[in-house]
Amino acid sequence: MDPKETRQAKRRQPAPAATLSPVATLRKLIADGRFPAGSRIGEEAVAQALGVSRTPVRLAFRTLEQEGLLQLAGKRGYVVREFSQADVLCAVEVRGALEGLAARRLAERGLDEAMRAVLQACIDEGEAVLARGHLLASDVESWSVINARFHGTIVGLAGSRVIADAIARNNHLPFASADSITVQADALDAEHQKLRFAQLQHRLVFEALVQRESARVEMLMREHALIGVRYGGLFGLG
Amino acid sequence: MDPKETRQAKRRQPAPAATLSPVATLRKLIADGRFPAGSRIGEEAVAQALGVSRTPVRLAFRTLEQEGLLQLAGKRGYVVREFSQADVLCAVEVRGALEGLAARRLAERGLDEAMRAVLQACIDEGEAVLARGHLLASDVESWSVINARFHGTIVGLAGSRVIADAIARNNHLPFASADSITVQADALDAEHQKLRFAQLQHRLVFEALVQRESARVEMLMREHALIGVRYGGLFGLG
DNA sequence: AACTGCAACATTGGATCCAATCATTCGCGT
DNA sequence: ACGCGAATGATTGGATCCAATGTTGCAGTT
Repeated sequence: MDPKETRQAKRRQPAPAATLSPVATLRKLIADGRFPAGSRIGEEAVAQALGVSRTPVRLAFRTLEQEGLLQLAGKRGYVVREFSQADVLCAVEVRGALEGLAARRLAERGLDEAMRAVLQACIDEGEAVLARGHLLASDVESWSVINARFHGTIVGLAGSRVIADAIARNNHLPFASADSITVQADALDAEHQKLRFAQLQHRLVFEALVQRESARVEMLMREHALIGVRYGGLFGLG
Repeated sequence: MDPKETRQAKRRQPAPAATLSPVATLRKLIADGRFPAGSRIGEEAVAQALGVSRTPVRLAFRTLEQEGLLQLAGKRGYVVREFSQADVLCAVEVRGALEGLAARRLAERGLDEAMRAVLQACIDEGEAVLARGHLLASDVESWSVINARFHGTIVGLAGSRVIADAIARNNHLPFASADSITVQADALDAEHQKLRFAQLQHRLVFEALVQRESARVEMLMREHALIGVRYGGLFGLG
């Protein structure tokens, strides 16, 4: 047998759907509990799970270490970082602080007509989703997309890659991003109340931006970040 | 010749002093302008510069990409990120926002005797350095170390790895960390005035922490972050 | 029975090789 | 002469191999 054929034969099979980046795939596997928090995570095990060799896994580990999902344990590889309830709250507060900073900068620079239109569209679409008076599961998804666009637009319009990157890095923590409102599917009524409140906060933020009330919009944004972690009791949630 | 010997012979020479991590070395090379901002940076070139193979360089690129020093250009490798004056200011504002958050949390939790002692030591040592009435170059270095300890202590005592990590990531931008006060060696007198003001701000922060004035300490901390970038004109600097 | 030293093993880090892809350039046709 | 296409070169991404190091298990001794 030719050595080259041997080499070919030893090639790994391509994974069924290898279209996703190893980093994203591994993030998903961790989020799904396939690699539980607090446990060691080995290169070979992940490589087999992803159907690739160790090299891309090591690169992915580097990225995930920087993102904070993995932390290196001595010289003996990585462990999956575990997050307490307090960590979740801190990550949300960090997001509030950074998005507040972005909103303040935007207010100080002022919004032109196009900027106002984009944000107004987010608010109108959000209003439309919530207008029925009750929620469907698909409505929650729709509102989440609109919400993400509202937040992302403000951060983008603030015009600072440094701030945007800092927010993006914080959002890599799965529970920290603005679109993780942790919906409980069995309490759509309470969720509806919460989203109505969020929608109201969006309106206030928008008006403060337009009026260039920079200090106020910063505080509104910081408070708004907390809606997912501190407002539950008001609406009969967890 | 034995194939193994051939392989051995082709081994790269170990770099003169390879004790430093590739990431740190590359960071330093970039900071020194060895790889200028805005230019493409190739794996092979860096590998030769560091005296290692491409594999650790690729790992280092991953880390530096997450840190924001490199950004990938299309699918064709990385370019060294360039930072404008506005970026520097934003990075400092981000640090102020995050350190302010940390200080507020610490104030709300309260300081025990040991915590107060550590911070008091920083202030006393800082006072000692500045007491002479004029600065030596070595004094600037000493004060920088004390300053870093003061800031690091507050962040550490805030007790949140999420916040500490966010600050650490932001500080990876070379000009953003608290100890980059950008001293101009030819204006030691003006620097002395600035450091005296910084020292005063440290005292105010400390007192506010002890008094558990959380909102005040947050604002003091945010303002204090700006001393390196916005206070220059007050003391006849840049 | 507990402790220590050694050996086998497991796992990570680094180097090299191969494949794929993008850019450039050369050649050919109009 | 100019434009388009193919070939070639450069560069990154992935896979495999080798070295180094830490861990674990076993045996022997006190």
